[in-house]
Amino acid sequence: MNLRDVDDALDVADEVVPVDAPPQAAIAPQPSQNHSLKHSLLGPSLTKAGQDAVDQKKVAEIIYDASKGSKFFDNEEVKDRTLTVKIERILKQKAQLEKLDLKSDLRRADDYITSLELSRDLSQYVVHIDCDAFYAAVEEIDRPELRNVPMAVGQGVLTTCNYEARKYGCRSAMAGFVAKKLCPQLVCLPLNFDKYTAKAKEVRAILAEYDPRFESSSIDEAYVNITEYCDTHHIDPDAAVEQLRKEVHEKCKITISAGIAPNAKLAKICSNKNKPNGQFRIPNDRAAVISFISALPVRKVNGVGRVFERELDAIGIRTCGDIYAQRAYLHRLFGEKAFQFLMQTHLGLGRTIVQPAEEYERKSVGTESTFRDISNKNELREKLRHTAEELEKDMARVEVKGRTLVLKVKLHTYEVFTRQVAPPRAVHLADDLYNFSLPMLTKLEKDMPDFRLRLMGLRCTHLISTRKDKPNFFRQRSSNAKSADQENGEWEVWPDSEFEEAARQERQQEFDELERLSQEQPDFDPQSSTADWHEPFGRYKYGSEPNSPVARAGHLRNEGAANNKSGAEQEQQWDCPICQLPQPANDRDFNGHIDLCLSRQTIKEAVAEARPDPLRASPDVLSVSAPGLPKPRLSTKRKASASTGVKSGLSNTAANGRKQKKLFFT
DNA sequence: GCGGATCAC
DNA sequence: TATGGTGATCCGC
Repeated sequence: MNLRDVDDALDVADEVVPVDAPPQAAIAPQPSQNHSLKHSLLGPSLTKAGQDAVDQKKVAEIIYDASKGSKFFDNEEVKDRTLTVKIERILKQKAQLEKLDLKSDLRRADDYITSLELSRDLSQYVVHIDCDAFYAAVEEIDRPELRNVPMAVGQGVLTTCNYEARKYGCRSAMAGFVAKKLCPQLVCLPLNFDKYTAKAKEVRAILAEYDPRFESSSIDEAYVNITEYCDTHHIDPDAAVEQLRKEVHEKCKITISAGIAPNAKLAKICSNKNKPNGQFRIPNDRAAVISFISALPVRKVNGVGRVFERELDAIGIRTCGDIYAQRAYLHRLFGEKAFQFLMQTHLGLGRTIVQPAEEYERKSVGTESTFRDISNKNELREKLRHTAEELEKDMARVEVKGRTLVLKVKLHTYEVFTRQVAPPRAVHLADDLYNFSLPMLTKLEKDMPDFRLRLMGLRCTHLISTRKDKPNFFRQRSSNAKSADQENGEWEVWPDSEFEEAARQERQQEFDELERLSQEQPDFDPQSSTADWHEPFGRYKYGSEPNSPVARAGHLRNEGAANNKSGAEQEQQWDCPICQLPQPANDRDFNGHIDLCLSRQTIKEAVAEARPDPLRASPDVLSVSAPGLPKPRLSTKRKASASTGVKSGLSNTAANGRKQKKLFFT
């Protein structure tokens, strides 16, 4: 189901919402019926995983009525209005662009497509595993009588619900009282993280049989590369995954859904295809990939949320196939990152690397909490104090200090503000956290006319390790983590710091020295002066690509790190993916070289030869092997795992001992 | 570098 | 009666 379908479903002879009204106008009462707002209120899980059995129109009306009049609702209306205005601006901008000569934009897009196509890797079998209604399923093991009644886990806000409850339109992230309106007999259970964690551990033990380097992306999701398993066991991917799912079902008593595809992005989409308790495969075949992706609504792709969906819809992009026709506009309308992301999405490309979550690096740690509205100054200080103490605990747990401190507040109106400060020294103790954030709070207090808060949070970024002892891989992990995600080994979203730190032991002294320096010079940046920041053990880093392959960022819409600037880059060289020759290791020069490389005659011929005939209905018939072109060199690690693409991920290739700028799609 | 916004789970 | 918490990253300034 795409946005259009939803709008059709919601079509009830509405008044038209004026698009040119300023956001502030939303404070005034709105027409009772508003397509996009209702769509928004339906929640994010609607279009990701289909809820086709439910009467969406009715559900939308109930949610709308239940929410109407609340401050939450008012704020949603403001956001909806703001987005409508923004989309108007995009449309105007596009109309302007249509008058211009976009030949160079078009060529740029086509050249990029060609370079992407040249690097396509179809050698891997990547599986995405997704446990069906995980928390609810675990609860049902202990209480089978709940299996056939609508049930949800989580009280204030539903964390998940079983399929029985979904028939009524209930879903995760929905407010409890709204869910009860949809389904009065809904049973709500409290969260029991220990139970889910234990079950997740059972499941991951099975995944490890198929791929010891599988990657958990959350407590109930994982990526497994079964290429090698299929090879050594002489089994095809479908059968291997059938077997894996059967094994999980029998041993763990829960069902899982799986997607099998040549890369992680497609696998993730596939796992939703036959949910629950099913699997779906896209063969490792370009034509199959293209035919699958072409008809796929963009909303199904990780990284396209409700906002981007509406923006794309406005310029005529609803499916991934629609992207191609708009390729000349994307860069100017949405920026470089979104352009690359959309081009890669259109071609069905994604990362083929699967690696343990431990190998990703934490960049911030924070805590926040919601409470009844508070405006009293002393009470607010108490809240800040409490928040600081909570953060100290968290920072002790992951053994870091922060060089930047961020205060977040949410007003009673649901408006969010953040303020940050760089204390003269790295901080982690509650006293420091409190003292350095208090001025930010008091200033906000002073500046805001009606400073009533419903939420307060503190976060530290620019982290510095405080670990002093020798790393020990077998050390007992701390068990007092606040959430299951942080508590458990291979399933956790974020690596335990000792794992990261183990890999950094050789930098410890350097760390200490840098920290000392940072305390003397607040602006000093350890990362920009550390010669070889990554991989003392030759491990790979592919930029920051944490839990989810497609960057979990609104505007990122891309995978991997954009700002993976290491000081090491300056002395390093990167290999050009086209000509294979080493190039200066900085983004500008490197990209410049790639442009040059791409514009060479051989490439031009390839482009001309491979470029789809614009008059043809299906533009996606690029020949993979362009004659006369060198094949991109692929890493042989884990069977040509590699990566290509044009994202600037930096990895340390142990073989040649120098940094290689890898191109990858992740 | 900062603050707002978006996205995922 | 009343709509979460944690973390990442992008964009515009």
